[in-house]
Amino acid sequence: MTKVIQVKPPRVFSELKPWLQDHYQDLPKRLQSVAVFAMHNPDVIALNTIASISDQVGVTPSTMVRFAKSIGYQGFSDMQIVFQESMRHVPQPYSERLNSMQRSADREQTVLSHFTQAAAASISRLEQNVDESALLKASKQLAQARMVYIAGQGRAEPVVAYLHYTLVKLGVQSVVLSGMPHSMADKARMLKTDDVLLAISFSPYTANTRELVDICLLNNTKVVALTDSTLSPIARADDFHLEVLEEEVSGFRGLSATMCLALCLAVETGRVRAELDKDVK
Amino acid sequence: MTKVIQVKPPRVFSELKPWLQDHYQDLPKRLQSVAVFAMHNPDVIALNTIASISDQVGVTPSTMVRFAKSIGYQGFSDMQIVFQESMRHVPQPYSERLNSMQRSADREQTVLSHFTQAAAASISRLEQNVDESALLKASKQLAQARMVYIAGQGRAEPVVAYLHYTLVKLGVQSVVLSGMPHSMADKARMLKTDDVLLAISFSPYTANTRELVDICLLNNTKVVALTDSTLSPIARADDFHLEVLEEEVSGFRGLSATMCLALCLAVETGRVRAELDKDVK
DNA sequence: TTATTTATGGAATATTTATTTCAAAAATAA
DNA sequence: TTATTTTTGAAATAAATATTCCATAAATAA
Repeated sequence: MTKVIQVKPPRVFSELKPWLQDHYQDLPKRLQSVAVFAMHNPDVIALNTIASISDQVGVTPSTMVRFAKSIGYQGFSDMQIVFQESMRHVPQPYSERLNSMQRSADREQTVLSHFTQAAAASISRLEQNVDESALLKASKQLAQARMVYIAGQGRAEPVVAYLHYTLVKLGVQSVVLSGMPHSMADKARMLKTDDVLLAISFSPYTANTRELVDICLLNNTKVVALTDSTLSPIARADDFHLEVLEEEVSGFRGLSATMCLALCLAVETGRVRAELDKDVK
Repeated sequence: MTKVIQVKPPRVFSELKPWLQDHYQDLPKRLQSVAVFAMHNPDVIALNTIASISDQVGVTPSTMVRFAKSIGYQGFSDMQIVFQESMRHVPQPYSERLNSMQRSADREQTVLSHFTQAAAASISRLEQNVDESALLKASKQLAQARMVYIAGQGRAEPVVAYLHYTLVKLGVQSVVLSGMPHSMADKARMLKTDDVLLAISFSPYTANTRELVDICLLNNTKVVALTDSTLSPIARADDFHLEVLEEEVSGFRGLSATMCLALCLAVETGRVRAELDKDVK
């Protein structure tokens, strides 16, 4: 029979680490090898098959299973889950992070904290992922426009309103297209070659905004797009598009990171515009 | 037979992303779903089984295999390797983290980082300072309303739009007052005793919103206020008001924390409303 | 409309992967 | 030393997972 049967094995990687430190000495030789390898290469444990891992460690698959069981896991696969979960958060805080936070914080979480966590995560990701040069190029494009036409519906509407408000305050001429009762074709006709369309659209992408962008692209009108995915139909490789993805909480996506990016875009546009105006004098 | 057979599928994740951008439009509907999901949740593709993933996407396992093959991979497993490899090196827990810190320290701050930091700080403060019970009381108030009238101008307008959008989606009846061309007194007259005014206002406080709140208070109409200071003229001790203060960057105030609070308020209202509706049955 | 192609889901199948078993090798105790 | 326990590897088995195939549905073209 097996020696030690742990009743409650560590369910998170951060607890597994000290456990191994404590019990390392008592483990048989081969299991010690596995322990050392696992602490040094957690990603391998998370991503490879038992055969591949045991090969790298220099033991047999059975030993891997025994190792897991000696800690108290049901088997190798059960242990592997802990390693996998530990990876999920590290690169980017996706939804799984929220789940684990929920679990760890014993229900005492306030209603608000779910949303602030998601917002903070979204903003952090925005900071890491945004293409700074795309932001600058987009700002330049907007700053050079004779008039900025802003379009967006549904969840994008607040963003439209905010961009419009801020751009106007900064002395950048802009109008909101969404509210007007014209057909998309009519709207597109309003845009002259030295105008720019600023389109905001999130999944599920509304047909109107999409159509508007399509027409503008056909007419060679410049388009700056703000969307939640490069796969969005309004994102085109040859245009200026900015991407921002909001973390969701039980199905709801906020606008915290989006608003942050919008402000940044507007302010930068205002700055470039001010420079241009100065040169003219 | 399958349509496009890619001879050389992207072997690294960073190449796969633009590939999907280019071909997204041409993909069948289900394959598009998979593409969007994969770009939004690369960790899930990397770590889960085909059954679990297809379940999350809402397609069949066959579709996952087809998706991989349409890109040119031998099958799902072949594609999964690319996702897994993209995770492997990303999580360098300590050494890499220090490096990136160092990098950001000596390199000049990006334009965006000023704003993300301000946003993050605002959200963090919101989490710490918000009166949870006030949030719950306000939600209850809104949920019980026959109709929610939302008012706010200027910088508050995006918040109005967002609250309106979200409340409607959640089945809470609401209308936006700001856009209407009536006098404040006329607007106030619209509100019956079982209605609630949801007023959003930030410094400098617009006279209109202030006036509206005053009239409603005189008429004993319930008011829920969202503002940036307890000193705000629309905040009254006997009413339900929520406070959120945005950090400013060279004179500009964002809306990240405000939007977070707005979403929270709306969702909580929707939740309470759903409970009330259930009880009625 | 009808014919033809393309896309999709479900089930059967093949493959991979983990687990168990058992005999033999080490290690330990008497 | 021998007896006993523990550890280990190899092969057999069980479980899971991915892939293929086919009938049908949907979309498109004639």
